Amino acid sequence: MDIETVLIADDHALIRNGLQQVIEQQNLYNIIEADNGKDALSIIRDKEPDVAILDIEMPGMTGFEVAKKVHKEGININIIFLTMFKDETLFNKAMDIGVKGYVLKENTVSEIMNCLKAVMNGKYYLSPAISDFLVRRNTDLSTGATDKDGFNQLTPTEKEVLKLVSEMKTSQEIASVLNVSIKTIQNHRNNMCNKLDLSGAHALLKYAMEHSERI
Amino acid sequence: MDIETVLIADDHALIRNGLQQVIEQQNLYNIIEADNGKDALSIIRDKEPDVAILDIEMPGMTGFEVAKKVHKEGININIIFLTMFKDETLFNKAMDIGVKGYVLKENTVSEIMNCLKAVMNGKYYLSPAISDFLVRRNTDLSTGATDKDGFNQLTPTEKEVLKLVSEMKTSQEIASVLNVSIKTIQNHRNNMCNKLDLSGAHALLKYAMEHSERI
DNA sequence: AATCGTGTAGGTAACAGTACCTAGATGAAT
DNA sequence: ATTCATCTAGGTACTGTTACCTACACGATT
Repeated sequence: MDIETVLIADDHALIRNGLQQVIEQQNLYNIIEADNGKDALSIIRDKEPDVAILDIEMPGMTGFEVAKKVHKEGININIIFLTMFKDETLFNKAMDIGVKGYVLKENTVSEIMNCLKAVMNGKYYLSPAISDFLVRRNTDLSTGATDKDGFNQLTPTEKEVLKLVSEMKTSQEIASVLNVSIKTIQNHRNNMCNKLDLSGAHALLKYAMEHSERI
Repeated sequence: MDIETVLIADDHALIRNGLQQVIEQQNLYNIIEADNGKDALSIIRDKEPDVAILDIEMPGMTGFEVAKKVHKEGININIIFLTMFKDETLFNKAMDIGVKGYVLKENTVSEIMNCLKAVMNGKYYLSPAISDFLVRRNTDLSTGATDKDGFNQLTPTEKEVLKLVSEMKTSQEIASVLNVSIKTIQNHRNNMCNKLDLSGAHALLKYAMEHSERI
């Protein structure tokens, strides 16, 4: 049997290092690393590894975008998503583009090895935390309870604005940083207030600072 | 020389594993791990490790909260923050509570070892990516020159108002709490801005939150 | 082809905070 | 007793945020 090649793409050296150590112990895999989405895509095109472990949250090109392009180009590769967040929408989209594994970074290392082995054997592997989460979401939806976590309703741009709000920047300052009109920022703020069901003078700022670790 | 003890607190097993591997290679350190903030705090209180590497983003009790408690209790320990985000406000607060190292997860593993060694030798170590924050902070302090002095210039009533300001209360709300006119509160805010040499939209609120532990 | 989500931008009104004034009451210190 | 700091309160102008709108462009989905 040939030695399989695994691509590890993550912008955090610590994660790459941890994964590499664990996978190499098996002496079953050849490892390539990438610290951003663009390099990962190039490597997948050129070297055609058997498996790609992609971090979703990478600057520039996300792991999700890489997977989408790979899927469109019809490249035959098993993709495992590695992510910090339990995002249902993202998970569903991942399934749509043929992602085989979906593991949360909070999971144990052995679970990631299990995922790798399962995917190598042509199976799907999902973090138990994901399935729990999905079940919970589904029951929430069936009981009619609406989104408890409005934070996930925010669009990427809105999160970007929220981050700058949490740094106490004024709308004018944020507009300058992002090179858009102050009206655009004011609209983003207002839309976020509606999504998060906030009202009052500095409710959004308060929310932004209370959730700053997630932004 | 004794073998130093290092606590690694991170909710992601992958990160803990990666760090542990790298640090153990040196054969210089004894390692304890924790996967949440509460356990980390207990371990720091009971086993008094020499260094604690704390992930800021942990569920339940964040690394930041752990550090704040440790600082308040006067426990003698070197703290290194490990975080994903370049947040200036958080960084400034970290410096205020005596954190010795501040490393981004996007940095290389060797840099984390450099940080550990530097902190062991009583030095500070900051990720190059956040050094510009430090520069800004120093210039702020040198040009401001009234940071600590200005705070002591505040009268008791002003401090009381500042405390309520730091809780994001509006002038109207503060006026209601203290049973005075909103104009009085507005004057207090304005007088404080003058004493502290603050200007701008939310300068006082920013100041109040950054110094909330002193109020 | 039509729809939808998203980002963009503008208008208007109301409310909150900042900036800079004046000024009376009170109590402590010289 | 007079000065002084402090707390109190009001006026006015300006800036910033919230709360409503409308509207267009663009890409993705259907």
